[in-house]
Amino acid sequence: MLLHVTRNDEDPVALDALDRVTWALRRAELAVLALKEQRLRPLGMAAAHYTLMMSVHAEPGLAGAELARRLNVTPQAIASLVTRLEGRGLLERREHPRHRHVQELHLTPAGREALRAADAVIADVERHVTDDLGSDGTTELRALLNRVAKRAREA
Amino acid sequence: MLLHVTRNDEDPVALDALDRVTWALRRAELAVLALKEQRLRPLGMAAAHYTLMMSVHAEPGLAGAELARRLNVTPQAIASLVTRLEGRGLLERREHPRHRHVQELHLTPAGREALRAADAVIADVERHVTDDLGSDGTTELRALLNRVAKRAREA
DNA sequence: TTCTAATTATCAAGCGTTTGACAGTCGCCA
DNA sequence: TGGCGACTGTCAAACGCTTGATAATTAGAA
Repeated sequence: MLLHVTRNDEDPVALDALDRVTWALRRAELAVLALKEQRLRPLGMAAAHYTLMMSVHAEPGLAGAELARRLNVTPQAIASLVTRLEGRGLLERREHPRHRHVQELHLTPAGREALRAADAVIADVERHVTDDLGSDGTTELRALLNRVAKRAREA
Repeated sequence: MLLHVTRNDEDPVALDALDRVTWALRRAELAVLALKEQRLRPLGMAAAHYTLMMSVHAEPGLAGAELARRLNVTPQAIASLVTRLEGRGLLERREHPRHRHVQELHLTPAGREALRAADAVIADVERHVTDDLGSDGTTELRALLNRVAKRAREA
């Protein structure tokens, strides 16, 4: 009986759940992502396109499967995006020199130009946010976020 | 001619794009979300379910449309989740006292119990992350994230 | 060499979400 | 009292991603 009482002892779920850091993290990411999508829309580009192209730009010749791992999505999702971007002439698939079955991903000149325009928008969003934080706050925030990511990944 | 040169002047897209704060924000959120999903899976609950139920718990009687706005999704997405959770007996729709067409959302006792179990998991993840940051780092991070969210939302 | 294991890419099906459109309901104001 | 506007909830279709399964190709071991 005593056990039953303690069990049902009006133990409401903590309401401070929305004060948690991971909740604030979600809210911030959602807000930033929404802003990026909004600013990218006039360029006819989605945030996912920008992310993919920037990744390919940083590491030319990347394979689809490897790219999928880095972006935390499935290879099919990558293939879908690549097919679309290839259709627009922004991206191209080349045959891997050693592995004939593998295809390297490269940006076309048009793709580089589109990426440049998109990156200007993203850089502007970044500036808008960091302006409010100041130089110290920005570096502090980046360091804290990196620690969070590392900690969560090695859990 | 000079203009043309400056235009094509090998102006590669900045490679420090992955050093940006908003990039670190994305990585951190992705890692934390993945960890939450992984820990929540054994309970048969997705992160979206937890988020919805916690929102309803914090503000009982919330309408679907209002909930959709807070979570940055469409009303249909909410309706889909609600229907499922209602089918499991965790959530119930009640008729709004004044607006007959509107339906209030409330947790059932079973829903409260499921939420309690899920929240224990989430709180554990939160603890795992904040342990590494320390008390000061945690409050600092939360403050910075809230400023970022506010800044991005009022852009 | 031959065979196994690992990796890549792709196809088909299912699920969840968004987009677009529509009907029901209430508040407000002429 | 009647009508306009805003909001809520729902249906249908399209889109994007995931899951599951299969074929192609290469590296390494027996």
